[in-house]
Amino acid sequence: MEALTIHEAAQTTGWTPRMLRYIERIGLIEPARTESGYRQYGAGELQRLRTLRELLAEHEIGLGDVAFALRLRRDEALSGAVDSWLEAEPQRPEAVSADEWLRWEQEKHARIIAALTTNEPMETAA
Amino acid sequence: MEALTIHEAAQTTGWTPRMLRYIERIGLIEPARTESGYRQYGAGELQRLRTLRELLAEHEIGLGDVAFALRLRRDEALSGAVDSWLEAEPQRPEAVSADEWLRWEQEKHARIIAALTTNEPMETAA
DNA sequence: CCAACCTTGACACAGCTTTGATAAGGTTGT
DNA sequence: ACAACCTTATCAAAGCTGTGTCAAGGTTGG
Repeated sequence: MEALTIHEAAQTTGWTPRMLRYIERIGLIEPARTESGYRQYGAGELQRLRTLRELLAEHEIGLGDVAFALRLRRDEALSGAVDSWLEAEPQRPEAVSADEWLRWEQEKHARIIAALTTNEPMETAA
Repeated sequence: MEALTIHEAAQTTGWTPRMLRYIERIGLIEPARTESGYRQYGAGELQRLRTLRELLAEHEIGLGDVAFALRLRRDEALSGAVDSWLEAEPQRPEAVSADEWLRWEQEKHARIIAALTTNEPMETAA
């Protein structure tokens, strides 16, 4: 059939056998195995190995980045947490007039000390 | 309307000033600046800095991972390319329940459509 | 039964990431 | 005016990534 060994798959895809094992280890492409444990690369895996090279080359990303994207896709708790962190708009202090600012500056140290001594975690995000 | 300097923000969030600059450099949290260039951390940014710490701690990810997720979110061409590569994944998540799998399949189609409508269609590589 | 594959594991090394420390210089409050 | 901040830039060290190579041993096919 059309299952290639690791060296053959490496030759036809441009990776090295070493890198095919690495790619498998980080969860990106996990080929089937024979009874005795030999990796078998099928047509689909060869295709994915080639497009993986293109993906990395065209977008300046690394294997670890793709692995993280895969992890995001598989772990909904993770992707939800990351997404909600990213979605929180970075609300900046709006530009303020000079004397308002001055008043704030005069009180800020007291405010910091208050925040530190009360040690109150403001968990409620707006 | 609150804004702390970098050292104050570091104290209240548990980061170091060095790390706040690094977090800014990788695009995660970019505080406003005063006229003379001082960073101003507002309440929203302080909150995000704290939740960022939680995010990293609870999910065993790094700042680089969050930065990549942000890049995915901002670069539709990139996220489309990564998503379609991941879509072609041959192995199925057997560890999830049937309706989780179904929901995933449904979301997958939505993601593909979103990627295709915001970008050029991907050609079939040969 | 032997050559030529395959397996895992380990050592190694360049380069990048993450983080700290320090320097040279500008800003600000008192 | 001076202390105590801030800025950027640079050097440095620890750790991770990506990759090669080698060793010890199992599998396969003529």
